Amino acid sequence: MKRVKDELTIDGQSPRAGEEEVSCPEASHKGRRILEAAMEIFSSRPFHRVKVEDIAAQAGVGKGTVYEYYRSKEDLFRAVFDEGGRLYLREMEASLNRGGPAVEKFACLVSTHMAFICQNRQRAILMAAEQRLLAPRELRQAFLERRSRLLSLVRETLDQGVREGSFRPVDLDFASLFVMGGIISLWPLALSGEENLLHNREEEVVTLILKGLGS
Amino acid sequence: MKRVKDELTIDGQSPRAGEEEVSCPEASHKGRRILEAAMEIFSSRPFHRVKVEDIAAQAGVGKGTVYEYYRSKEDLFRAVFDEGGRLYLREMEASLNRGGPAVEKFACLVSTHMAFICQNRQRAILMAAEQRLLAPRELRQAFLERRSRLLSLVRETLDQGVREGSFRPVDLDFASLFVMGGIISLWPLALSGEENLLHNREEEVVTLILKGLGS
Amino acid sequence: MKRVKDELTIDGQSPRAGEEEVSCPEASHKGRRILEAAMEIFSSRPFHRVKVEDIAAQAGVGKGTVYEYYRSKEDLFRAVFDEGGRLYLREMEASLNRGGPAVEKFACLVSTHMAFICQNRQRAILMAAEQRLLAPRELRQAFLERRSRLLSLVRETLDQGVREGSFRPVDLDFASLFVMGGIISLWPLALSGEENLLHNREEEVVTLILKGLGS
Amino acid sequence: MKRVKDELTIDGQSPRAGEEEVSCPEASHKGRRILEAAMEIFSSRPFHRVKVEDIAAQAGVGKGTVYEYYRSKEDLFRAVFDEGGRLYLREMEASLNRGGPAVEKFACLVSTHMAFICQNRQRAILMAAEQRLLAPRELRQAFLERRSRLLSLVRETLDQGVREGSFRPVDLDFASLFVMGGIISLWPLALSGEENLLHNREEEVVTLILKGLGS
DNA sequence: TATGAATGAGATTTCATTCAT
DNA sequence: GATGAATGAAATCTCATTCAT
Repeated sequence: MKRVKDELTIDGQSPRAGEEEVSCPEASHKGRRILEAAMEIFSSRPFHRVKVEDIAAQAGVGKGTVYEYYRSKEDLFRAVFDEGGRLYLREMEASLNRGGPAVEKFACLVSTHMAFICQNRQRAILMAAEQRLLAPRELRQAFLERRSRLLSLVRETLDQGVREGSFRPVDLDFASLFVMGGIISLWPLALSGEENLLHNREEEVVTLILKGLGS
Repeated sequence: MKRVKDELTIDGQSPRAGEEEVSCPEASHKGRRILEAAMEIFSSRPFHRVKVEDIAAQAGVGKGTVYEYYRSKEDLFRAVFDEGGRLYLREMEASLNRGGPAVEKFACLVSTHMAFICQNRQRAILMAAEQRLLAPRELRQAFLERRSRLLSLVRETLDQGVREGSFRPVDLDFASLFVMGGIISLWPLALSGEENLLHNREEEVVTLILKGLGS
Repeated sequence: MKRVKDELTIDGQSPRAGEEEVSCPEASHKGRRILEAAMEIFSSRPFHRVKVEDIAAQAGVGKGTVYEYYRSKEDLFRAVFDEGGRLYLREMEASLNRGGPAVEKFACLVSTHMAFICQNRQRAILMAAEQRLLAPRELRQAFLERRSRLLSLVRETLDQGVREGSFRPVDLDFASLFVMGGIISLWPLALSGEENLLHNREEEVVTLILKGLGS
Repeated sequence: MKRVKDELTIDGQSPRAGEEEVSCPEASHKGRRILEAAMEIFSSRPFHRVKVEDIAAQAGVGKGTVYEYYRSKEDLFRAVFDEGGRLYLREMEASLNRGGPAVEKFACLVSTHMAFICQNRQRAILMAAEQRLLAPRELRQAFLERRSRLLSLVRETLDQGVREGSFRPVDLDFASLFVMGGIISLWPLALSGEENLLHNREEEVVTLILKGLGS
């Protein structure tokens, strides 16, 4: 059995780090190649039109090899989704954990979000469109946990902004939800081919968030 | 057989009688029952885990009957999706087409959106999660057309607001996109079980949209 | 769903008896046809060399149809095996349940056994060779129950014979086991192509059982 | 790796040292270990549920190693079966080839048979249940040859007994078949968990064979 | 028109076998 | 020789769709 551990090693930060990365850049690991192929294929058409065979072909491996690394087609899908979630959360957390005033943090958050969408277009499409498959308990769980971690970071930053006097004293729970939603809402733009509208618009987004539409 | 399931009213949605009967002459007939059953089933699990048989059973008809009304499973799915889109657009348009100042229109838009999400929870879940299946040309087309119709309504209202002096002079293309995105962003809340947060919060949303977070 | 009830109706004695048998001799029922095809195919080669497709072809139905009637390939196998067991037990019980002295009963038992083997050659081959597949609880259970029912019938008959004075006072438990074993031992003859040796030898078998080899 | 499993002695069978080493020079080597592992695994579940990997694991060798010693899975199965047959025949022949009166020989034959069943329980189960796989020409041939060698030994002993006046003048062909069958019939007892009934019952079996049931 | 038994293409998955190391 | 990752042919099984009733 060479199936990867059930909780996919937090990509890149492998246990005995370095070692493997050195001699084999991640692309040469079969499991990695399969994961990447899966991301491409799954983002190109809906789940039920994807054949495991397609993924295997894209990864340049045999059909059976996919099953050496992932228990099932759904399993593989979840691994792709899950990795995307982890990547996204990692970057978003980093942009809020830096010091500085809340306003700057938010600007950074928006930039990070937009950069992620633009640089991981396929992943973004995939994640937006197929959340449904996550039903099975643990992974759905992982998804919700990530979501709530992000949410509380936003909440804390809002709180900080209020204390700093740069934000109005709003209902923290609701506003953090709304802001996060507002930011995430840019996500579907990536789907509809209008992502070019996002380039260099971070400032405008921040302004809209801070000042609103009103004159 | 033909055991007519009378208690089929869907997702708590109060009948708001009349209205629907107009656009759907076959209401309470087989085709309608199938459509409604499809909506329930499709919103309960991902496309590939739904069997046509399940929908037929839920509708209380034979499997073959489904094919009397819809060419294929995907066809049926698109019909559900499409109907949702039409309903949504109709209500959103109505809320903007009423006269009055832009600010009021927006407040109304937000209310309408929230009401739709709350009253058509299953439909909302479905529409948010499974846009991918719309690929086939004409219906994807219909979807994009509806989207762009809505977008230009928002744009016009923004323009009106700027002319009325109640909105800052923003980039209309971008701001309309952002506002629509912001509103639509409340959609996923319905998915994650936090829709209770939406009740009676329209005003807050409008304030956030108009004034932003800044103090 | 048209899958036959889990506990196969004790073949022939169907609930609303007669009715179906009249208009459709059992061979015209799909489920029946599949069962018979399965018997032929399973008796021709070992389980793992049988394709469900072969059985479907032999039955003149589509591959999917087999699965309409039987949950799996193993399930189908068990149904065949089980039916054989029931048929065999029914005939053996009948031959012992008739009245008369024990000696005659035994003669009849041997005849019945031999006739069954000769007339159900394929079934006999099948049942002798593939008992292993019965592992799953309930059916293994059914098998053991049938076996023990037969065993106690034999035991009773032995007891009767001892009481009638025609048998030596033997250890009933052991002797019944041995006699049943001795009779069943003729079974493998059907496998090795020597079943012709069985014709018209009932008397000799009975003599050997009663008198043994000794002079 | 190559973790040598020392406690591999099979099914309670006391080593009876030396003897086996003679005919199996590779004893305690890879080939031998694989053969023994195969016997254990094959006797635990039907052929089609056994994976070559399972056998390799049980033998403590790699999957590929199995193919260094045996051409295929079926080949390995046949080797197990064949070895069982050879062992059995060797012991049965030995018990008849000793001198002495026919009656004694028979007593010995029964004892030997019972001992074999009890001491090689797994092998016995295997051999009884899976004869079907022997189809391929040569080994089926080997099986039939062994069977017929045993049969003629029995036949000769019967003949001897008749000549010595201790047996009735029976049809030698049929009676030898029946007796051999009778003896072999005790085999299935090992399968059904009633093998404890066999302990110390050789004499009773011989009596039943010689005197029959009759008073 | 309505049905659901029947179908078989095609999906997922398994596993005997190979072969580079 | 020994290994086990990789393979893909072939198996089981599913289910959208058809069509005779």
